[in-house]
Amino acid sequence: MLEPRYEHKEVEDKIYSLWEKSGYFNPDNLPVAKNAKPFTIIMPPPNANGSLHIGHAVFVTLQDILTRFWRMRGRKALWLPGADHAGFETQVVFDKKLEKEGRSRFKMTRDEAWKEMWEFTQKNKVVMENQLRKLGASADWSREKFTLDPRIVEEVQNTFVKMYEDGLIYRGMRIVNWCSKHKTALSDLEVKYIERKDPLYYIKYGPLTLATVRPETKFGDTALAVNPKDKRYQKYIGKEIEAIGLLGKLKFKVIADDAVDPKFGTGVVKVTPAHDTTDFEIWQRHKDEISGPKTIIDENGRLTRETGTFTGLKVAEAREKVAEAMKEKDILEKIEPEYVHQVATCYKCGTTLEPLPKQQWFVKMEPLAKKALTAVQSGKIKFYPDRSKKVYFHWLKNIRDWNISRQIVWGIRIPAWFCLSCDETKMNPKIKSRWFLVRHGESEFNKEHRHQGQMKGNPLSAEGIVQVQKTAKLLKEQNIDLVISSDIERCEMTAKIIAEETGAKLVFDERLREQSTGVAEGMMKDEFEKKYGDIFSKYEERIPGGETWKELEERIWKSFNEHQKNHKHMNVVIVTHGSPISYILGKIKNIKGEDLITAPFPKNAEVVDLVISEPCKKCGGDIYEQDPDVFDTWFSSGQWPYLTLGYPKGKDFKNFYPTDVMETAYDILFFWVARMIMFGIYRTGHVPFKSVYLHGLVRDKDRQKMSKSKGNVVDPLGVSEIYGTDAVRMALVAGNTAGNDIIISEEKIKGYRNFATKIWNVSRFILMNKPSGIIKSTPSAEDKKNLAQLKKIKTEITKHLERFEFHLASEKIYHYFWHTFADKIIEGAKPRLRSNPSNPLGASNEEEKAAAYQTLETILIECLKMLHPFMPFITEEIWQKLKPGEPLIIAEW
RNA sequence: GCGCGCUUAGCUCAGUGGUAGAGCGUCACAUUGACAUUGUGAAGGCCGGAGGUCCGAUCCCUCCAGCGCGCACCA
Repeated sequence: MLEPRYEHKEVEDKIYSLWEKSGYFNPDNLPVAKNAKPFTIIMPPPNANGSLHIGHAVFVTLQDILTRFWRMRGRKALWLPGADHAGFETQVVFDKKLEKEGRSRFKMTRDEAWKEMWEFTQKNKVVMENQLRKLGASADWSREKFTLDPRIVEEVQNTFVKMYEDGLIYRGMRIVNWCSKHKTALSDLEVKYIERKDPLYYIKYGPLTLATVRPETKFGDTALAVNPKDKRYQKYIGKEIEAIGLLGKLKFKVIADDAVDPKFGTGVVKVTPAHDTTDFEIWQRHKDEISGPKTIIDENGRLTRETGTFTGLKVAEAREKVAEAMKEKDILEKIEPEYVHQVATCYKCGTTLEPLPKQQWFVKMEPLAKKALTAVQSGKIKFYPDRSKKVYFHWLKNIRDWNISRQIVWGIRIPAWFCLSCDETKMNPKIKSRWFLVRHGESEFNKEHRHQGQMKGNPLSAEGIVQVQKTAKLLKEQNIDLVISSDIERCEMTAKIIAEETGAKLVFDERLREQSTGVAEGMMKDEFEKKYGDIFSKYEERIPGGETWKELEERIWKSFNEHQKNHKHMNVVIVTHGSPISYILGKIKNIKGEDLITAPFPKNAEVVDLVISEPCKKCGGDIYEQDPDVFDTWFSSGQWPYLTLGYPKGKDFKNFYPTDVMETAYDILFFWVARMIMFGIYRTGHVPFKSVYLHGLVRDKDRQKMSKSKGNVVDPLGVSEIYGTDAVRMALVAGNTAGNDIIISEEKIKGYRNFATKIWNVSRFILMNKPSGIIKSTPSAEDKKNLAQLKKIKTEITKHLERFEFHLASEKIYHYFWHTFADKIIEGAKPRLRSNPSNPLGASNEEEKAAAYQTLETILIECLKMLHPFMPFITEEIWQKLKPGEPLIIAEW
């Protein structure tokens, strides 16, 4: 007998652990023939940076339906779960978390940030896995993967190296989409264009006038361009014109290029190769005529020293000030105040992106795209809905090279090293020894923003000691032989902690001291600046009582070279100060004079990790540094289907690849699906999956996208708690067609909760009427008709599921169960079950009752099977009462 | 600008070359029954507009409108 009510809260966990204990989520344990056909779905790995939202519940439902359906049909069903480290996304979440705590990633060392993010994602991962279980996911947890599992990382890097060797990956200086808040480049897909109204400025360049929305980039102009066919400007092409600039007279060559639209503005454009993609391309076409990128905006979105009085201004401020200055000089002809245009912004934070020239890694897309196109055109991969093919084709046909370098910490490190002296690239160099340049931890003076120089009485702060201890722990794993340190207190303390932790020998070298800064020592930084100005940016100028930069450079370089020669085969830590580290690196890179001063400066307790390897073929240098960048997350998740199956040698790869279905949301068609197809074909020679099913985005009943700020998010776990997981799953399937958005409301879920109650009560009623003992029975004509109808319904539902028509299948079984089975068949059987003595059929009452029962039970059993993929918990619970023993999960469909 | 969708009952959506369906909502009635988390029934739609193909169009084609989305270097 069943309880009077279905209590999902008591049932769901119990049933899930029954399944887990059965082992049937693992295809190896299924009671099927050895040669049974596999059915494989790789789960789109949720980002390990938060909890599951309703969109995840959609994929869980759909993929679980497929997995359960095909498992019941006798296939070796594998649904392989995983989690994604989600590089940039996670780092953004992490940044926000830090911000709330009053901290910043940009003040942390790389290793420190990495460690915290690792712990953060590991925690989230566990939460997520349990949420997936709550939603009923019948995934094989024994095969679960994380994108940062060592073997996955290794294989991702192998792909990179292979592609590099095959000429599919190159490193180059290109204009990238730079987010000055997150300080990283983004791929073209991560750019969100928004419409904005800005003033359009008409600027006079000598005899010509041109229109621009970005007057502040004027300082980076290297030419003017017109359309070659533009009659108005024929006489200027190839000539140099003189113009009045804000910083004096300028000379620009006028070139002709097709990229210029004669109908826009005045038909003349300024060419700013460093800060505009089109202009960069124009320059590349006219390299021998005009000069190249002149960077006037830095990574913080501020104007550089090239811009005179505008130095340090943010782009937006600079724009207004430059316009004002131009007005004063009478070179601003007019302003169109409300010019509407598209502005590139960061899809995560909305910051206006700066086009900046950067050395980055790119994937050459055309050859990959071509094959990915053919695979779908030839029908090797089918799309559901079919129309999404068109979108896919359109993208592939217009594809541009993919920037895969990210200037963030959280991700898979690019396995490329650069010869420090000539920048030559080497993949996975043979490591002879390692040199770690370590800056001292935070000192008391650092904390107080004082110049410290060589001043005494300036030990590490409490925070500084903690920083150094963390660094020392990391260095311990590196088999350090020797620590060489500056003898200034803050370094001495740092070196002692490191030497103790690593057990390495410790020596001091006074040549590794910080620059002696004379009168500056002990002074507050802003106070000093007021008094002495920017004396620190002069290479050969002497601060009273101190050393010049030049003198520091010579002393440091001599020391470093000597230690290099003497300890070549040792793993060495050099503990020194900010400027010395910056200078050592700068010197190796052949940076000269004043430019050395602006070379990157390490943070407190930061480690610069240098590798000593075979001498470079190009310049003979043997010091290498690994590219600090990490891969775009999609570079690793794009390889997910074969990586999760243990490519290249894994048994699973042989058995389960290519997979059957890739089920995911349509908004990551380009980000993910297209790239999986490209990578799959490239590395394995086969498509990664045979079908792509794309579901829509979940919206509320007013068609609004769900977002936290709107307050209309439906928490799948929350509503499951209230109405039961089965009800939520049904609500997510019904009316959910491929490629279209899904509308969900609490009322809809409630409706399916009612359905669950119906299922429960129907089962309860039937079990209540179970005859005691075995009674021979013959089905009546009515029974036969009903059973025949059942068979027909089942065939239809099977077909629907085979065709990915989840909504039709779910609605059909819902309808049949409630309005045919419950309302008609059971109602019709009631008189027979009551053993009416005046039964005209002539059968004995008991026999008649048994026949009626038998039919109802048969229909119930079949209905439970058909409902199971959609509503796994309640059906299994009833099944256990009806047929104790083998679980419903492997009942034959 | 190019491309892809959508437009069907009050709401949310299915659907088919033979002049329409579901859920929710509304209304009426019933019901101490396995189930009020129920049942029976009703009202409600020139299937966005205009043309075309066809014996016949909500469905196929063309154009138009509104909405949504994607792509795009227009300074």
